[in-house]
Amino acid sequence: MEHQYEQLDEETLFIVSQTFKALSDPTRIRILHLLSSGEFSVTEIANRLSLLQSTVSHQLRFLKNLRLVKYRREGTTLYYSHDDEHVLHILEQTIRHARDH
Amino acid sequence: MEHQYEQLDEETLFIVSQTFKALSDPTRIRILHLLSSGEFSVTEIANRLSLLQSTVSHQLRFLKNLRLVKYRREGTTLYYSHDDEHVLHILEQTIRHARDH
DNA sequence: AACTTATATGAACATATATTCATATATTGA
DNA sequence: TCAATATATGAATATATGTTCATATAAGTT
Repeated sequence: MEHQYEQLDEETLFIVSQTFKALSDPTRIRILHLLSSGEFSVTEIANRLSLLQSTVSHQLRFLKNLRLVKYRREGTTLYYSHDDEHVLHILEQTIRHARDH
Repeated sequence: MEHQYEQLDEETLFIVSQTFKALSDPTRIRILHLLSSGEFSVTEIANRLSLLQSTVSHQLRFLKNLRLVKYRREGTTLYYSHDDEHVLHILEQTIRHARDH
């Protein structure tokens, strides 16, 4: 499956690298993978993954900035869910690929 | 496209994060993207991308360790090419996705 | 208003990473 | 063997990043 080589402009390069950077950290991968199965509050995520609330909150902010997750509020609780089907698809694809080894 | 949540084991998590880490750096992205169009020597890559030979060599070693690239020798020249269709596919897919913005 | 629960934030720290410079290694040809 | 060319390597440096701790903010309840 060859194709035409096309120079990468600065902006595309930035977006692409940022996207993959989001997926390059084990903690963020675990969070995104969990969110692929539904929505969870910050505390739930922390408990399920055995992480500090602060760690989860920091990483969720990171993912939120890249619009990979979103949240809805219910009282004091924020329920996070994924917000980028494409990126999630790539992640799950790669997880399956990695497991075949 | 929902699916069953399945805990990620340590090894899978490591492979997945390493794979995405490879794709998270602008220089490596540019190298891989160039290699998606054919094979090039280290010097050619450096010239085309305006990088130091040393930088390219370091990054190629990184990519080689993850088996994302391979090379063949011709005299003193090493011609590098990509060696992972799946990862390259993901990269090109994400580049196209990023350009739609 | 005071208290509780949930989440966010900022500083500090340790660690990881990319690039550069200088130099080493390897292959070819004279 | 010596020179030339291509590539690899290691140390040094600057920067980026992830986690932790302490604390702040925000919403709900009494």
